[in-house]
Amino acid sequence: MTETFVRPGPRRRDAEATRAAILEAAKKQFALVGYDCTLRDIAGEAGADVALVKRYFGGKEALFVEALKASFRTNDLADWDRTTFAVDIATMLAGTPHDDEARTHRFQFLLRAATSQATAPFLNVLVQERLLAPMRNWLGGTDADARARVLAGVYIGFLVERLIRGEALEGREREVFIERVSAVFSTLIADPDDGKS
Amino acid sequence: MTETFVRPGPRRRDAEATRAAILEAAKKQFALVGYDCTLRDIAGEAGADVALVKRYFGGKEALFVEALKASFRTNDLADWDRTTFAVDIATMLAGTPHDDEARTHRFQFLLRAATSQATAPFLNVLVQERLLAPMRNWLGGTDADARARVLAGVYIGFLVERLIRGEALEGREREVFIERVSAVFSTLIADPDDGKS
DNA sequence: AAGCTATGTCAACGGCGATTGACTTAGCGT
DNA sequence: ACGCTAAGTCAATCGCCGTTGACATAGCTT
Repeated sequence: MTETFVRPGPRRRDAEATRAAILEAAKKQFALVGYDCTLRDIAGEAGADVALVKRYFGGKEALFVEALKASFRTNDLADWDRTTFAVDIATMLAGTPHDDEARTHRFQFLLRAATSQATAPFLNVLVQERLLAPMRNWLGGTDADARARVLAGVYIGFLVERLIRGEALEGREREVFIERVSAVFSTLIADPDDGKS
Repeated sequence: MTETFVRPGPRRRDAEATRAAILEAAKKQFALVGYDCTLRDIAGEAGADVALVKRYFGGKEALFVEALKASFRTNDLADWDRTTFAVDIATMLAGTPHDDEARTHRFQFLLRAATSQATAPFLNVLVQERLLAPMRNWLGGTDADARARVLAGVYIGFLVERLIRGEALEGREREVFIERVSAVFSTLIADPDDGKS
């Protein structure tokens, strides 16, 4: 057993890993609790000390921005299937936020940032690059820009609705919901010029 | 001039008016800044003293709940015209949040409450009563419940989109946006069973 | 006019959390 | 083996904010 385990006990003397752990904890806490979570909680969850937050990130606000950026790295729509997209999304939206923790965390993060004057302008750019641009490419066709806006808006709206609702839809209400929501999405992703001369 | 002006100088010795002023300031601050605004700011804006917040509302949390309730009293869809509804909404959504401060404040309040674990369950009830129920009545027709949910989700989504966008759409992008958004709303408010035997 | 009460003002307290700097020590280079 | 540096720990500080109780006074009642 000369093999060195990377994490046998509490991680010590590994700046990179510590920094990463703090960032990960920050992403989670900022999403779940909001900006007014304590650095002590974040550091605690990361198994680090508060002072290290300052050393590695400079301060709370800088950590927030960094965590916000990091939360947008994943690009989940890349592998969406065009043929089942509408129904898949609608079904997901009929469920609960808990079925989908990772996305929900990122989304709450986005909402918090969107409703904070300090981060809103910054978020605008981020949404452009990380959400609208990929969507525009994925959509293709004419006026892809404007259509991406519409699609993004509707998508966000249903995520909020699901968040507020808190629980899954059931029975006939669920069926009707899925049917109509998928109809909306189907319309939105269709190229309006398809079939024209 | 025996006429008594209600507010000649700083309002004094009028409990009701003071309470109302504090509540009004709270609605604004909670919406703009979030729960972590200071009571001193709220009181300051209301021209009152912090201690009065305790006297009239009991504490910060109680004030928050009261302000949240009060922010949901207005029911703006009551007098929407069914024939122009879709285009009116779409046009409004193509503009900026600043064109529409009152609605924007209420909406930001909703978002904040939705992203806070403490208030989310409470908000759920409120949204049911103040948003979904009126929408359901206004919509009418079959499956009005599920259709109201869908309409609410889409509506919320576009409000978020506008919030993030921050500026008005212009030129061709604006036209396409209004056209497609109003199409979505038109579909949503239509009774699916209309025209059936 | 006197006095009572509701209304408003003020200052202090207590806790909390971000920040900061001094201290400890692991891990590596020499 | 020795020490230097970077990584981690600890405790103190400072400011902020909600809360609280003591105090001042306007305005009504009698």
